[in-house]
Amino acid sequence: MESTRTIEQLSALAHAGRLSVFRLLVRAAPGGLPAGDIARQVGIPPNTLSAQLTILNHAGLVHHRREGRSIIHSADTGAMSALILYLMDDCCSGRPEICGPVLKAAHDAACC
Amino acid sequence: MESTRTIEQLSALAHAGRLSVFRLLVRAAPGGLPAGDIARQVGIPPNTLSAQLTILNHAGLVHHRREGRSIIHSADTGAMSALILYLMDDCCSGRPEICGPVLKAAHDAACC
DNA sequence: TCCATATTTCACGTATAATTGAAATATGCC
DNA sequence: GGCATATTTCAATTATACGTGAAATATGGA
Repeated sequence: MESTRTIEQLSALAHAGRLSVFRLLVRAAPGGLPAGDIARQVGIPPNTLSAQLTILNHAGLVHHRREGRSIIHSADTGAMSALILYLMDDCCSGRPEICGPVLKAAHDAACC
Repeated sequence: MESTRTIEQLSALAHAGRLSVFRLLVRAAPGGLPAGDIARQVGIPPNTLSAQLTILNHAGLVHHRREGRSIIHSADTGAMSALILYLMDDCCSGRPEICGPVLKAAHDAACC
């Protein structure tokens, strides 16, 4: 049970700016976006954004690669699945009243 | 999209002590546990625990009621479902590669 | 009423996180 | 090489979170 990583990920997402950035990157998955575009779309100064991306990256939720002059940041969708699954497993251990409604709602939604 | 509450909840869970407390209370749901028992089981001093329970309570993840001399704290399983569902909905919008694996793993597990 | 138990609240010190101007680094193009 | 663009790193400040001793509150029982 590596809860350190989980806490790091929850903590990374528990910030209005970073959650916006992450949501944007999920929508842009799997390609990702250059830092400048993210900064412009979310409305954060470049150096502030850089610090926030470092935190998301260190938590394993975002990766980056250089492409020409830009650095492209992209969401790690697998890490996000794993985080959600950890929360569900954690909560489901003997407690189906939590994950039951989640599965039901997910089925009703068109997403899967 | 009430992201303030979501951030508050993620933030409340993004702390080793509080996550332990919450997990304990989920296992003890729906009855809950008196503060003293929680403090003993998690190994936190009573006043520190009280502060952490206040944070979980303010985030809507834990409720409490008085019962005799004790105050019984209990996890709000519905709030936890809603949080997980928000994360999935948020991520699933156009991105089934996140919620797909979650649903699959949840089905394979015995929990639901 | 007085006391013991259960828990919280307060006040304060310390630690960690967030933000940002300025400087540094990396790349591509001329 | 020299310059513009894209982004990060550094250094310093400010804000927020954390933990805890001591005091306060609430309850039940003698």
